[in-house]
Amino acid sequence: MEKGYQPRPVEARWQEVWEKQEIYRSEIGEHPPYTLLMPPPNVTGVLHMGHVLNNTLQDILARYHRMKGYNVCWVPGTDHASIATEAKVVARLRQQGIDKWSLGREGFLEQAWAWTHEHGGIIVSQLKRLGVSADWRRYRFTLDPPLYQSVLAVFVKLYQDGLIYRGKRMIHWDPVAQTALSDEEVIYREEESSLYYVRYVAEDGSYLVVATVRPETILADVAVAVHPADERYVSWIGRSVRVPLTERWVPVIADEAVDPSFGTGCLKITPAHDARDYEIGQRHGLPLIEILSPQAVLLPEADKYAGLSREKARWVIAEDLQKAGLLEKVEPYRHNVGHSERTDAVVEPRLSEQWFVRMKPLAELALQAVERGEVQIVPERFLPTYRHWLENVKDWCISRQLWWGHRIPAWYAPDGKCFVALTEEEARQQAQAAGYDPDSLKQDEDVLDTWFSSWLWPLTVFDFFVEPQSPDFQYFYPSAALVTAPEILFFWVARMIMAGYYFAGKKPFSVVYLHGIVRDRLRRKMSKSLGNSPDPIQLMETYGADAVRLGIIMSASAGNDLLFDEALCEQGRNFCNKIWNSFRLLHFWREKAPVEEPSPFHHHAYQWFSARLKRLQKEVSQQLQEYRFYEAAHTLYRGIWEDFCSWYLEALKPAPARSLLEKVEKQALRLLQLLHPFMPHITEELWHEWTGALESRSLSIEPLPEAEELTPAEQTLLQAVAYAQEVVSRLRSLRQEFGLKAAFSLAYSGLKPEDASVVEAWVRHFLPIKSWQRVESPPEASPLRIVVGQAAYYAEVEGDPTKWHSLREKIHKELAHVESFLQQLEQKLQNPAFRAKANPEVIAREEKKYADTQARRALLLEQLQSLHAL
RNA sequence: GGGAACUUAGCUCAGGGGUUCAGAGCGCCUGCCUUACAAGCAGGAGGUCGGUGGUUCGAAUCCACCAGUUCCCA
Repeated sequence: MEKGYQPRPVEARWQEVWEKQEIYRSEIGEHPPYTLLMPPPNVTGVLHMGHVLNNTLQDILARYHRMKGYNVCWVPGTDHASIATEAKVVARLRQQGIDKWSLGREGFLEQAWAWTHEHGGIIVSQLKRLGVSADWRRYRFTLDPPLYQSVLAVFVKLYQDGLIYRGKRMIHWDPVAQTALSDEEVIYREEESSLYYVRYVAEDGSYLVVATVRPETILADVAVAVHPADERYVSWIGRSVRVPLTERWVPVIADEAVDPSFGTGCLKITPAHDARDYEIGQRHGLPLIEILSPQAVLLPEADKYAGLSREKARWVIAEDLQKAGLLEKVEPYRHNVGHSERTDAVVEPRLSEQWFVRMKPLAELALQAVERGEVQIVPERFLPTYRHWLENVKDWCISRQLWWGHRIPAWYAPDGKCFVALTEEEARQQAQAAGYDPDSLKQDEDVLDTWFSSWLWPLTVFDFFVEPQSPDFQYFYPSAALVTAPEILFFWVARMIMAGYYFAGKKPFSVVYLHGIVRDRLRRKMSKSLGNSPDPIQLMETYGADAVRLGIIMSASAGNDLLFDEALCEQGRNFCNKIWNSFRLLHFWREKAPVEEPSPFHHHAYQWFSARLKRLQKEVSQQLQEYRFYEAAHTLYRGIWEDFCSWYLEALKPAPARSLLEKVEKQALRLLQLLHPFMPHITEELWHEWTGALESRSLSIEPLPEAEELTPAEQTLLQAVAYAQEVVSRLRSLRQEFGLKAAFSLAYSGLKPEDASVVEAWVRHFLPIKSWQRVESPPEASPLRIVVGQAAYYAEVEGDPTKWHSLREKIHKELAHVESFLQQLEQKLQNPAFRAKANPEVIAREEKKYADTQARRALLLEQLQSLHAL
């Protein structure tokens, strides 16, 4: 074996073997299924740290359950990311001087597919590099024909069920991508802006002052509104004012929606360019004046400002208002501005004809599922947010003015009559039946929101809509857990739950595990522009995939954002090396282990570690069951490093007898197995190295038996050894502090005989001890002693007197602690109320503590006295 | 503006009515190239558990308020 662990060749080899042998293929079988659905990354994307975290967590679940005997099916896939991909393709075409529109829909889609094929394999191969145990034969892409057809079928069904409708509504418009967005795709950010105080003058020269952040929309004003109860303006209601910079006169109206405390309490009403104004306009029967184009450029209706961008128009109009003496003042103003999630463009409220999903009835299903506990959200603290969103849900705008995606299966007659059907043929039949000329039909130009396909993912990966009774669906659905980030709780998770119940009548998954967002050390989100996002592939090349996996898990405590630091990968690499070297030691022993009977101490150590291993396994499985990945990794990390390497292997030095070694190796292999879900490559390598198993076998499908219960004797043993180890540590500390190189004699008092033999064994093994004996009272000769628990240990050596002072200090400190503890206990025990009200068990426990602590204090005092006597 | 979460060692976090629970990892300090590992070994220092008040026999732990941080939604 190499002196240091070399991850790269090992990882490459096993990844190839796993794939070639199809170790992770999943087929219907007798074992209970355990299904996971990979949240599909963007097909043309590349791996980032968020993917690493997300997929490592799923891989841990997959591998753990596979070993526990479940029939694990982890379905991988990618999604078409409509708006993001289209934006990229448009940008690439633009570089070549080609305009999307001149290419036409067909030509553009060809380009988009070319781009997809060019980049589509990258993220898949990167995920494989991470060592994920997905069943790649089940790989799905949201635009593959069966999935495409399913999305259309769902659209038609929901339309027929009255849950999809088309209507002219205020929507969020992305002027860069030139498409509508759903509410969820708008990101609000606080920005510095200005509040303009503008005069709206009446015929008699008196005027109202309106405060607005958008003077560029003044030309679309159709009214000024005040609150009906606002005494300042009651007399104005019903009068007319002139829209600044125009000759138009508009009414002053009263509406409850006006906030009298904002600005001057007067609100200008532009129903075509503001959602709230639109509602007010509807209520008062006001006209609509549209002055912004889809590109957010002012239209001819804006008169001399036509052709200006909305940003430019703001400045120009403000200036003109100033010149006209209509601008009273400008105040700095911070407010939230909506941006497009994908293009970051400032979102424009816009009135347009779009398709919507009626959410209320669906939201009810998703809410009930979680309230009833059928679907469990982990960690629970996300539940209030989930509930709040569903209780206040708005209809979902699903049409996008894009080409890359599922084209809406709706056809229009020349008069606008709409026919929704799965195929054009059906639409033509419908048209004909309704008395229309089938040849006059035109299909809707728009595609559906990407999430409108993603929300069906749990169903479409098993072809539910193609074959609702398919055996795969019956067997593998619902999946066990969905692992994702809280960012897409509404976008995706809630809607999948709706779809599962609505279409299949069953939940899509039992548990939603939400992990944090990967941030950098300074808590900043990872981003390309900041350059603070490490390339996971580079990290894996440097440290190894197992190291990166461990690194990211070790920084991810449940549900919290995680602060990623490359040092964590280094820690992972060091851990790999530690494990590797522990097996090197076993290897070394295998070659030279003596054939004799195991020594009593080795035998005792073996029994101790057997118990320790049982407990370790219990803890890890418990933690995984509760989705406490970080804790599980930590438990293993410490169990292997401290207990196995630092105590156990050291205890077995110089070498265990051959017969014992075989048993020790079995324990080591069990450790590998427990660690395998976290670090699959190194564990697979070492397992094969040790068992000599054929390549076609894999540690990942070795059954992991249930953790055995600890016997009372084992529990006692664990306690006794933990105590002995504490004594060893304390004696080591004493030795180091006083520079004791030579062996010394050790006496002790206050130990029960059965504990004494354990302590003696460990102390003798780990420290150079000349003799070990029990004494009734402290030996006069030596002031060097330690108190551990209720026992004292006396080292018979000549200590350096100059150091005694520090020892004294330490004891004082400890004594102070003990004293205050005692005082509290005393208070408690003397309190009649405590005696009357507290649990008898608690009282007994407190009394035992009191007695123990008193014994301890006596020993410390004694030690102090002997020090002072010197 | 509405909702939620968080605040425990220098950093990141566990713990969640009774001190053998004030803990872990990393970082830091000290001593070691001890025959698996310097990607290592051994040891050590560091916190009155955000503040105030309350409930209780008993509060880091429950409640209220305050302060700070963060996220989600409009």
